[in-house]
Amino acid sequence: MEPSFLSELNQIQREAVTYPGNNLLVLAGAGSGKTRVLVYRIAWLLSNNRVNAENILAVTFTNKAAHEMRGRLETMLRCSLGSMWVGTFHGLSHRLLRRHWQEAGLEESFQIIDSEDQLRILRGIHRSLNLDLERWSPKQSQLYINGKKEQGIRSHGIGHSNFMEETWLKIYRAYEEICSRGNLVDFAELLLRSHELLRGNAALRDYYRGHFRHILVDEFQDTNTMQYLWIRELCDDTSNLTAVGDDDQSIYGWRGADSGNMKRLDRDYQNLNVVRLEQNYRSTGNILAAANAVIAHNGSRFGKKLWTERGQGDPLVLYAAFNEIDEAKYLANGVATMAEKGVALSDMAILYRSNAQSRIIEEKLLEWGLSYRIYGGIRFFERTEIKDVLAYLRLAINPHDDASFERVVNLPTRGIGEVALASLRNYGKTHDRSLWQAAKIMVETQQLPGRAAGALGRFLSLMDEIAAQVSLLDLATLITYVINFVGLRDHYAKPQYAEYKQSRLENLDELVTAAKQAMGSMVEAHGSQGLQTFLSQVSLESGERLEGSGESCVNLMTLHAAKGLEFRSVFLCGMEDGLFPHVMSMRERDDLEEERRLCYVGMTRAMQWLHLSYAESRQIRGVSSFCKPSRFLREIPGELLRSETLVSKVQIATKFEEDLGGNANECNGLVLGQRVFHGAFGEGTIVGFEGQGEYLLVKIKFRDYGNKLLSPKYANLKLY
DNA sequence: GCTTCTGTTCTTTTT
DNA sequence: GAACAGAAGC
Repeated sequence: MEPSFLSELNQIQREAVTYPGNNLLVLAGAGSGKTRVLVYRIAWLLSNNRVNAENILAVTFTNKAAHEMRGRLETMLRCSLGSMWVGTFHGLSHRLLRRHWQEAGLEESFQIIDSEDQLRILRGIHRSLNLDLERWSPKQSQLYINGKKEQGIRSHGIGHSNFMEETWLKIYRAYEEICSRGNLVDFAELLLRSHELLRGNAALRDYYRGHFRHILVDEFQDTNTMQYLWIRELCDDTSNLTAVGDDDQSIYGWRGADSGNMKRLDRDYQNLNVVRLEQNYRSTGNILAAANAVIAHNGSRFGKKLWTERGQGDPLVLYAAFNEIDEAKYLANGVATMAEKGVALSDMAILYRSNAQSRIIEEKLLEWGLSYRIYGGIRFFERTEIKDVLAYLRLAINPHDDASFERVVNLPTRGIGEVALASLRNYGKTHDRSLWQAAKIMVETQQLPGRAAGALGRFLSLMDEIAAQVSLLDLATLITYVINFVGLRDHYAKPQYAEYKQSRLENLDELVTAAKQAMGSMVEAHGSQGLQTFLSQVSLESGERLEGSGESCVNLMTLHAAKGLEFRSVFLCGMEDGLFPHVMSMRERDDLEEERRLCYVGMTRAMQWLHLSYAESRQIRGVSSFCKPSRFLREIPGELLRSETLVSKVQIATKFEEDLGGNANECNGLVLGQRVFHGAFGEGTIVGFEGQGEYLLVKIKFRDYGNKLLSPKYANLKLY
């Protein structure tokens, strides 16, 4: 008997969901029900006992996607799927390594470090190798090391090639050493190490291959080389692989993702069946036609054309703003107009290429009294004060963690300065010891000046005391204890941190709350086991990006952050060559194509209305410059676009001035809407003002020369 | 050890 | 324009 939920799918979706063969690639266009197919396929596999939940492995890229998938399945099937492996590549790798730490050559208490910790370690290495900061940046080394790891290459696997590489290799080796001594595992290492574990251990590999009968991967176009190999290790020709992805939405090439992995599947897996989902359920015909037209300019695509049964809908709206301020006003006006039409704020999104664009938009939304929320920014567990506490905890269960040692040894200040630290580092380096060991030895053998030795000694016994408490207290109590015992609360309450005091102290309390919550799902909340679990969880999921405000808000985010989301109304702004496509990506064809895919992603977020805008001049990094409309705009067929006209610009300007109290549409005797004559540009109309006082600029729409921003001091305008 | 000055850089970001 | 890092100054 067929499960009833199959009737909710279209013919092709159903074909993908019930495909009986063993290797399947679903090429799913934007809005074609990609996640739905994945979830339904798992549900189908589980129904009629085709497969047991524990024999399924489902891989996603973000924790959010993993949670959503599990949640949707549990709702659909009305049962708990605790035994099913659903998670991110990193989360699943971590699970494997915790289970098989010994075989993987790790210690049981290994810790996960995030990119910031990694960078700190690298900064230390650069310092100790006396590298010229101008030439060698720790950031670069980080890219190098992670790049190598993502290709599965260890330092000993690299032959000496050139001078540059020679130095990087030295850094890579030093880094590996610090990580292995400190028992630290970075994000790339999680994947690499678990891959090596499986590859080097046939018994283990065969066990997992036999265990995971079905492997399903979401967003396959975002996999990098290591992730591909990781899957390949778990999934040979006798397993069943389902990969879902869209090569047109591959926008993470710059961090190693290779949509070529989709083509590689075709070579590596026999009888790969390719199913294309092209019916779009999200957008109107006009929006799809425009998006299709843009993406058609890319070469080397799998090829896919979205269609819809929905009507054409409204045309796309294009607004040529005078500058970024005018654009922001247009956006605020557009949002307000939509809201008057009855569209909820939360159904609208303003998308931009880079975060720097958001500031001016926020400003105008604020002026117009429109509430908004921004996706992105620092997450809870990435905050300084939180990471400080976590470093104490990490050091308590893993004293050889040099990164954490350096972070907290003098925080709050306890008289352990740069000089004392340098001798510790030096001792550690020459005797191959961790900073903790170096400190112990140097204090005992009195190799340090008295004051420093005393301070260090006190720090060491402080840490010993914390370590002793770990087994006595439960997680939340332990954290409270640490915060107070080491003096972090007093530290952040100091007058020099007055600016952050409130939020920092609140965050410390919030950390305790988070610990209490985590304890709810723990078998044992006391001791190092519970702490271990908490620390790993925190590194792998660094917490919510935004507060769940109950109020309806406009969504502001970068194009990258918008992937996977949809909104009734989308404003895609900053459509200028140099900004989007970004200058950095305009040279290479591959980079430009990725930008175009980003444009495609942005456009296909819109369900009903899509507004595009660009500014004729824009301040970037403090300097104003003229801009050309984005080449992507030219790739949209003209008949799909409607240009917003000057009339509305005046209205916008007027509305804005009215909001300020009505007196701002007159400046220095110049009035909004007034006709003027300029010696060079001829006749024009005043459409707005920027700045004030001696910096006042008048925005004039000239009959023959378009928009100009002029200073009335120098422009010598004649009124008439 | 802490504050202030100066110079430098500047897409996109998850784990 | 602003955020951050390192150097200089107190």
